[in-house]
Amino acid sequence: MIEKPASKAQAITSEVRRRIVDREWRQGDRIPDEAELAVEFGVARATVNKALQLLAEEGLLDRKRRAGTHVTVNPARKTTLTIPIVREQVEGAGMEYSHRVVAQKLSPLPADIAARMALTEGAALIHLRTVHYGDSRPFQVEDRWINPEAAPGAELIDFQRINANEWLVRNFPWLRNDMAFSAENANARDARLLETRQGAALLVLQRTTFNDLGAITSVRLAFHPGYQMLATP
Amino acid sequence: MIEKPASKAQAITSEVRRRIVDREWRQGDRIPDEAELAVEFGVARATVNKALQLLAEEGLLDRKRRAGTHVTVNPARKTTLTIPIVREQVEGAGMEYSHRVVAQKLSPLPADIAARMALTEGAALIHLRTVHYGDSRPFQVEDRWINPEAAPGAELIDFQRINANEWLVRNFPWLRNDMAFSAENANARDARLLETRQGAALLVLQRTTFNDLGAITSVRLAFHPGYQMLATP
DNA sequence: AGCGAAAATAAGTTTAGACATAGAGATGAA
DNA sequence: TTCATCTCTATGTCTAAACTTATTTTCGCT
Repeated sequence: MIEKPASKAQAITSEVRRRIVDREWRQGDRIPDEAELAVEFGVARATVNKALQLLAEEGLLDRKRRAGTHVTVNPARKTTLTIPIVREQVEGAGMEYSHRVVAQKLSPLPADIAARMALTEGAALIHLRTVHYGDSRPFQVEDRWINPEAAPGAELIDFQRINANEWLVRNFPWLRNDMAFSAENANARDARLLETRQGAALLVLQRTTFNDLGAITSVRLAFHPGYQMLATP
Repeated sequence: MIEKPASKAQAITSEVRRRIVDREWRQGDRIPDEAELAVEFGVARATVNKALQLLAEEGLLDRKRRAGTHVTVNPARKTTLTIPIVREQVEGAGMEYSHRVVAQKLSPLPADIAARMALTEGAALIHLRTVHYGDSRPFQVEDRWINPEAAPGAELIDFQRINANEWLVRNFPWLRNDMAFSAENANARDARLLETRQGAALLVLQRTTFNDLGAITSVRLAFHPGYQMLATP
């Protein structure tokens, strides 16, 4: 069953990828230039350009003006990770979603979070601690700081009723975000909220988002033990 | 200091992004169609198309034929993760890279890895265990299975001399890869190889790559405790 | 040989115009 | 009403041609 190429550009991407995978074009080789390929495939140069740019973004090709297009020697591969909305993630797994706000109050910003958000230590931010459940089993604990300067109106929201992430994402699109994955041993609070043992290895996602007014929010998401985050192929 | 837009399409992407972030165009709103924007910005429609496609890939816009372009309501945001070559990562941090192959032999494939690689349990694959060091401190332990069917020649390589990942990446470009992040408590072997305590939380990256001959390799990379994987902004 | 200026080249971008196609909305039959 | 069909529109894609720009190569001068 051969899948039909969605477009000429797609077909060319596939064919070029095939030539690389089948080692007709080896790592480091210079491949024919756009004009030649356009003739070979019987399309306009712009179409070849689009196809090759795709592969360059993927990291399979290196392109430089005048120097031509080369097959990347040491492809440091890129993958796109989709950070799903918790609710959609839980419901997508066929479970019923619910969440519980453990704490919501104005608190002075601790130094480490302040650094991440590029704000001054001790500033008054909204501090939220939430547990997200799938079928009443803890799925994720969320520890979030919200900057009311960049997200006006946040003081007035009852996040027990509206999921903080969804409210923010709907009302304050961001320009830039920092993100880091790490593994942490569950501390006493994590363990209690996730109903697991202290010391269990947790996948932790730390994320800070910014708009033109500065940092909007910084959040630490700790997933239940055994959770796997899959990269979209 | 205003940064100059690299191209007209870039400039349009920025401007549209600004309008979304500044909430001139709200979540769910339908934005003017390509033809109108082309007139507004004084460019060809193809240029607007390119700009909006970029934002659609980013997840900020939803585009449908006939229905027009809408600002995404619940943007499930995407980030690109660059999986670096260990050596480059270590050297990029200003440390000296070295690696040690702890074991290299043909072994029968265990069931869990067989499932990941879509191969039959018990098949004879090359099994490698390697520790990667930065300035002689353990950086990462690698547990790898290589399929000689998809990567012919692998049986003959001495991976003490050549880093397995680099050899594979240079010689067997892949078509598809599965990738998953998780957190695991260090087992006895992890602890010994990483020179840490048993039970320490480790960030684990599990990756399997395929070419047209099937699975090339499946690898479990366990990073030293405290390691953070950053998403490129 | 060494160096700097000039020429050449391959990719990058844009344009106007054309046709394709998904899919929302209108229309009409049952 | 409900369902199937038609129509129309906004996006998707492609083309040929032109111009731009980074970089390499060449060439001429010292």
